[in-house]
Amino acid sequence: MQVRTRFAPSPTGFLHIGGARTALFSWAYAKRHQGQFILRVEDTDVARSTPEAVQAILDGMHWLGLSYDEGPYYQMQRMEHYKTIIQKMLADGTAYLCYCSKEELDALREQQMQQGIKPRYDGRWRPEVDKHLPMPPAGVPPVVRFKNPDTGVVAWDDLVKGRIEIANAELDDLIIARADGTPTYNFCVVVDDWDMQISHVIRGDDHVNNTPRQINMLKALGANIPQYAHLSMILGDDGQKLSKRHGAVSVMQYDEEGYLPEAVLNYLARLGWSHGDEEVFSMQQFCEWFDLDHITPSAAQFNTEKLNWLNAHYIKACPMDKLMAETSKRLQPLNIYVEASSQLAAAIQLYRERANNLNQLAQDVAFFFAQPQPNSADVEKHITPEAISVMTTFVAKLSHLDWAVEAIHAVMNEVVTEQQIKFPKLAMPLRVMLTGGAQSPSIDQVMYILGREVAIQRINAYLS
RNA sequence: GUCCCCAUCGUCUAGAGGCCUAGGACACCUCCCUUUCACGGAGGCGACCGGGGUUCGAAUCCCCGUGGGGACGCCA
Repeated sequence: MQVRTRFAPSPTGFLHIGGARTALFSWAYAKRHQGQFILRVEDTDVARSTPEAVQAILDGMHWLGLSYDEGPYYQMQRMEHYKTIIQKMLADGTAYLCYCSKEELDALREQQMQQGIKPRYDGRWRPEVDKHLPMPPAGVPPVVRFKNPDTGVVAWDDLVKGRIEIANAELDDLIIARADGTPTYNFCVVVDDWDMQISHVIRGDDHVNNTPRQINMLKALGANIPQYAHLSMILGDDGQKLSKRHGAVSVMQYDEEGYLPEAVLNYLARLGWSHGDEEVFSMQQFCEWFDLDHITPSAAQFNTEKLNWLNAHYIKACPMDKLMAETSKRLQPLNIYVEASSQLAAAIQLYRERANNLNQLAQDVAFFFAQPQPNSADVEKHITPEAISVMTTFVAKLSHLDWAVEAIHAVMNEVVTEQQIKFPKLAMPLRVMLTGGAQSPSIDQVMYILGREVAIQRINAYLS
């Protein structure tokens, strides 16, 4: 059987981390089985869908590298097709017109809630044999409802959660077309999954409750029933549900915040899915391993610390060209404009080991290209009168030095021996003068990359 | 309220009845390395929600609690 999966976001906001994982899993499942991955934009909510959101989703997918084999399809462009099918259902009796007003329905819901029963449409316009229907009120445009079976159960074997059974008595006759004639979500999904021959529906588990209705409609249409896999939700770092108001951010924000897409992808892959003890793996490896059997049915809490760790790993592994481009881009907000160069490469090489974030990496190497703002506490602690004296001796030896790391290191040792001091007594003030702070990689290497002119100049600034 | 789902270290997870004295990873702690900060290396702390069954044997199967979550729209 041909595997065809789809990612079907509604363009009412950016692509967030939960959607990204759903997309990733759907994508990987298709890849794993040499199938097709389809992107479908569910934009039937005209009031809330925006072109900006469509673009944001496309951008997010692109940044993550989740390419699709078909699409993007837009449901709004398929209107006529939906309407045709609704007419057909009206004709064959699997759907009917309902003239209830919103007010009527609200009242019904409220009454049912008070009685402690599940709020649902009571079927007052549902045609039955020997049932006398009220006269359609004049001037009220009807909605179309699906005539859901009222007995028996709907069941499916969820590929993540196992068998789920729902009594049809729990379901009501959902609206498939609004009073203005536009079809609604549950209906469009069914038609599209059918038309697009989706074999596996992988989606968030907030759709579990829609599944029985969709299966019933699929059956009414004589369509094949796809397999379903419902992914549990991702909670925020604080264990709270992610929402627009709380914690949910665009995947693009991870770019802005200095994360490599490889890290985000790898992190997401391990959030709710596992392959034994494997933690770090490429997307190619992921696509070979990915299966639905090893998806956790319970909700997962997002952990930024672990993402940071993965990001550090991918920064270490990142090709220098890309790292230079990323760093130089992230240096610009600091008003530092540098092209790719051997100096930039050397600086990055020194700092990439200790960075877990691209923005941090840029900040770390910034002092190579612009005068650093000295940390006053470090200055006070390390730039002592004794240190000034040591540095005066040291800087004098720099002008004629063969400018190489080994030579610099040798001259440092020389000064340390002559002055009968411990190495840090030289290294620390030097570090502060050169970098502005007390933390850096080996200061001989830093000084080498900084260059003789700049090094001498920065030291002298403290000696005058 | 009704229906549905979920439950292993702080977090992500391994675990398909004996391989479990419950494994790995992040974080945390200690030590080593050391020129400061990191990287790295070696250790350590740390969990099967509770109660009943089933079984020779349960983290694993069943039931009941408890706790969490989701859904109940002319939203998707």
